Amino acid sequence: MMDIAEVARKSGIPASTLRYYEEKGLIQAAGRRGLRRIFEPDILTRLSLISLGQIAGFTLSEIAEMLRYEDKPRIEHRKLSEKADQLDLRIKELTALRDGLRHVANCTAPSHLECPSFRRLMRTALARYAKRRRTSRVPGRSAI
Amino acid sequence: MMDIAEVARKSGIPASTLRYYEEKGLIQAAGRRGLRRIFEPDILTRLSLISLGQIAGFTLSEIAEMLRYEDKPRIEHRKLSEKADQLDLRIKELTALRDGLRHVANCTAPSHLECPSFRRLMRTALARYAKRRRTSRVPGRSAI
DNA sequence: GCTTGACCTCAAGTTGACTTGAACTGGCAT
DNA sequence: ATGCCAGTTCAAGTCAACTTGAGGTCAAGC
Repeated sequence: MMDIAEVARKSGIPASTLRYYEEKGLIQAAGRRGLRRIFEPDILTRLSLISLGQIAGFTLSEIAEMLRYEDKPRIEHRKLSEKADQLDLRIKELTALRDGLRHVANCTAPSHLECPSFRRLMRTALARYAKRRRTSRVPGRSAI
Repeated sequence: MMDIAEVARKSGIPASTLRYYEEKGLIQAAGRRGLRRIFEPDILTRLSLISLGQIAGFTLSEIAEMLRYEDKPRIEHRKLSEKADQLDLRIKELTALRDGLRHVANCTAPSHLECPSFRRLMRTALARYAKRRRTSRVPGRSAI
């Protein structure tokens, strides 16, 4: 059994965030000692899952749904596959972008605007961005 | 010469955003006809550059600095290289993550928590996340 | 028994990138 | 000359994921 400070220390997640996660239903304290929350050790596994979900690009509420306490905390395979596919697309985009940036960084053309490969990159960028916008881009979730 | 609606249509960027960009110093109208802004055609190139910068993960103020109207609108090569390196790292992370997700999606172990490769992925995730947090994670910029 | 200080609650603030709404203007077609 | 309506301004709202601050509680050490 751990108090919030110990969980914070072991997980690297601030106590304020842990309280926030509890409020959002992402985690639960095993109980209270007076006012103070006490946590079981397996909270750390759950926090790992949450971090993993975040890195994978799920929102906290998606994660909360996946990790509901009521049902089995089983993760839906279809959703994971879907997210893997999205990641794959994103990786391809980022790879193209990285190559483009490197090219521009080393390109000695008088102006990038005249460099054909830069122009191509730019066109792609704009197209992608416009599309993303049309498909209702989630605010607060940036490109990188 | 185009009015704001035409720029919006051609660029895919809403008029409200264009006004916002102007307020932030990212773009300038060539002039006004009455109250109405009029834009030169090369605004579209500039908007492409802005979109490109956003996709690369620069903030609007970083982009504004890179595209200042006063100096030559030349982009600093060092910054681009830096960003390309960051992208490279990010790509490697996402690739690992994608593979992990795919594995879990297809893994038939009774619980992912017992799957060694999943546990390894989780450990990595938590470590990365904790580190990101320590190095003062920028709010509003998510992982994906 | 009293202080200390880690924990608590709840409301409000932060960040970046926009969007929305109300109230206003003015060029162009009738 | 008049009225439409796309354009304007400016303040305020939105979103996600937290953080911060003020004021309160209580277990443990002296």
